[in-house]
Amino acid sequence: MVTIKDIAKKAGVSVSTVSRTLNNYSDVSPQTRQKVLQIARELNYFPNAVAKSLVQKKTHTIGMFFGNKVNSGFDHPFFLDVISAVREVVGNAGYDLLIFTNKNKERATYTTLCRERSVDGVLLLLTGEGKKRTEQLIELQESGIPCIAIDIPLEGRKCTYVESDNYAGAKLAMEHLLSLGHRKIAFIGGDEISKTSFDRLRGYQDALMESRIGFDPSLVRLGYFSREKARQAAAELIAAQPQITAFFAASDVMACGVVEAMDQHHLQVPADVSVVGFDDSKEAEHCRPPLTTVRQQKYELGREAARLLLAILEKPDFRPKHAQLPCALVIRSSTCPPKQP
Amino acid sequence: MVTIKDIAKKAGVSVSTVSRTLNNYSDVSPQTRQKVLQIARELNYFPNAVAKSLVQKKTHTIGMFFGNKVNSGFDHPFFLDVISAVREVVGNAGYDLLIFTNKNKERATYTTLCRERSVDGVLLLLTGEGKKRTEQLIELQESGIPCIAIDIPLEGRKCTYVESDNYAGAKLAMEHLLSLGHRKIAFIGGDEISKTSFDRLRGYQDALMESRIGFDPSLVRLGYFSREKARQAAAELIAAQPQITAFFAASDVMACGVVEAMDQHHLQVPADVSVVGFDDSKEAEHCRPPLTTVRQQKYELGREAARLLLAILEKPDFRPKHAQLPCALVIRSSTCPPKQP
DNA sequence: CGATTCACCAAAAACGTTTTTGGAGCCGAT
DNA sequence: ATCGGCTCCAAAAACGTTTTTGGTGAATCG
Repeated sequence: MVTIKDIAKKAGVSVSTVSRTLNNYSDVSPQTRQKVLQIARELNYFPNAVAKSLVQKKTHTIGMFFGNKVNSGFDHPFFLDVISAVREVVGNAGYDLLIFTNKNKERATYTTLCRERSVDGVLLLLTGEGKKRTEQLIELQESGIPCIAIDIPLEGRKCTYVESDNYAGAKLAMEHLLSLGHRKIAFIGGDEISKTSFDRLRGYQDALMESRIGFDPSLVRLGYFSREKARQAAAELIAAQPQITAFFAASDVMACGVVEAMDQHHLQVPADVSVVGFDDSKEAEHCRPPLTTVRQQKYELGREAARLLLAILEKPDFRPKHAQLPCALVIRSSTCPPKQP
Repeated sequence: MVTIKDIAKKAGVSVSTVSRTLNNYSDVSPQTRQKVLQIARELNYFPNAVAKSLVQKKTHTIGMFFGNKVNSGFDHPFFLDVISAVREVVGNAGYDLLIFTNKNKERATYTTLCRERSVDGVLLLLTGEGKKRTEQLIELQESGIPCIAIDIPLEGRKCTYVESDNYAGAKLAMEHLLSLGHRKIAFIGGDEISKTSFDRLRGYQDALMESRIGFDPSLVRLGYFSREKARQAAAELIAAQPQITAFFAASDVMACGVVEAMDQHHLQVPADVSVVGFDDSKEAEHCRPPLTTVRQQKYELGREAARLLLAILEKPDFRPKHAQLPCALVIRSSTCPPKQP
């Protein structure tokens, strides 16, 4: 490995001079600059980023955490969009991406891992994890490490989150169903803990209240973002209350589960039962029938997250404010007016 | 940041002693070990990986390069499977993943980027890039940096590649079509340069020769792994030679293009024309009709790549040998016997 | 002409570790 | 008693940079 010392020796100058020329500082004459630059090129020199990081305390690296389900942790429905967006904006700003995967650290937390690796900032895209993580999230939030989460409400001095306007999105879906004439609309929710789930449920609820139909808790079940669990929940609901004419599921994979349940009950979608999903993921497009759903701007979510992070990093007194992106209704073939009885 | 020095001071020992206890060396008495360990915990100490890397010349980091098409470089059809697999095996072995995204380095090559960052090894998953890259690949191959490529034939002291057995896979597809009774089978190839494309073409060719039908170059067009280009090529072929009863496309996205072309020519798939793809990607499953295709073991490809890399890293005299994984035919609804004229 | 500034550079400290070197103290064997 | 070999530890070197400090000689200013 050719170092700054080798250049210094060959050029007959000190290492500090080499460093200053290589970093385009003043305080070095054109002649020596020339010579040093030429020798650096001859020796095919490139700086050692590790050494540089050690003294500068800046690694030009953005850390990322993803969920860690066994056998594949990259299964978040937004993974591809988010990482593509992040790569784009972070790359243009001169950063690389460090994906935390090392599993040989038992006692590690998000915070200690970030500190160990000295990442400049960190992005979180987690799937629904247990309660154990919440302590870790709080620790991270208070650590002072620049941090942006997606869909998880963190807020601190150097820390915030981005999400879709899930409440408004859910209302869009409900307004669509209501305007088609549906009155008995079931809801397959996510879980009990995530803000995402909570907001979508609120949207469902409020839309019903505002339309003067009223909210009926017996029409609500949780599907835990799982196709199978949603299928089961929908099967139970439709068996218990055959008057249901529409389902609104809080994710597309769950909506697919609902469609499956209807199939098994020999009900046609949308002729007998309408179904609306959420996310506009690939599943929505490829489902039979293609799903009417609420589109989230997944790529923009990632882009906004990355931009916020960079702002925190590069503007010393930037006060991060959480961002909410609008959703849009995408009408496909899984919804139509209810049959007249 | 709490350092080894702080611990040393508080414990009344030297930094070297702290280092030795923290790294479980011998040469330290049970009493001092106790004390140091306790103080380390009290101070909430964790080692600085950057400093460690500098002296040990080992970063416990695996670099990854992906294609860099504008606006999304993670569009390789195997991206998700490969990165999931890599994460799994590399993470269990105690490594993190560095994804090179920094675009502020004009003169950089794969090799210099790896050296700058001091990654321990590197994985390549590139989409078809121009010729300019080949020099860079050769440089990397000869650099001595541990390196595994996917689908690109690199071989060196610390460097090799993994791929599917594309030749055998293509033959599987052809044997299927031939056994159904097809005789006039067109081929939509990839490009002129990649080994992948070449091997699949050979498989197509040899299958025809062995069946004594013979190879007819006028039945071959390139689609450059693009749906649109493949659609166009197929349209031209079927217009020029309406006797064609089947298409074999060297990728699923291209096969989708072929199906589209048939649609536009008012030909039914598979009733009028059979279509076979390659890869078994999502597109194959979701195409109308679902595609008969040749499955690649995408996850295993990534796993094998990661395993090979780790072997190079951890066994000093491991001589890497390139790996070839078998393909399997997946029969869906895009193939059937040809109409009897 | 003396004092001040300026352009240029070398030397050394610093970053937080690991690794090497060497040495003090003790025990047992000669 | 002396030597050799332990066990335990401190001191210092090393990793490859950047940054701080300080200094020399020449030019400028009063």
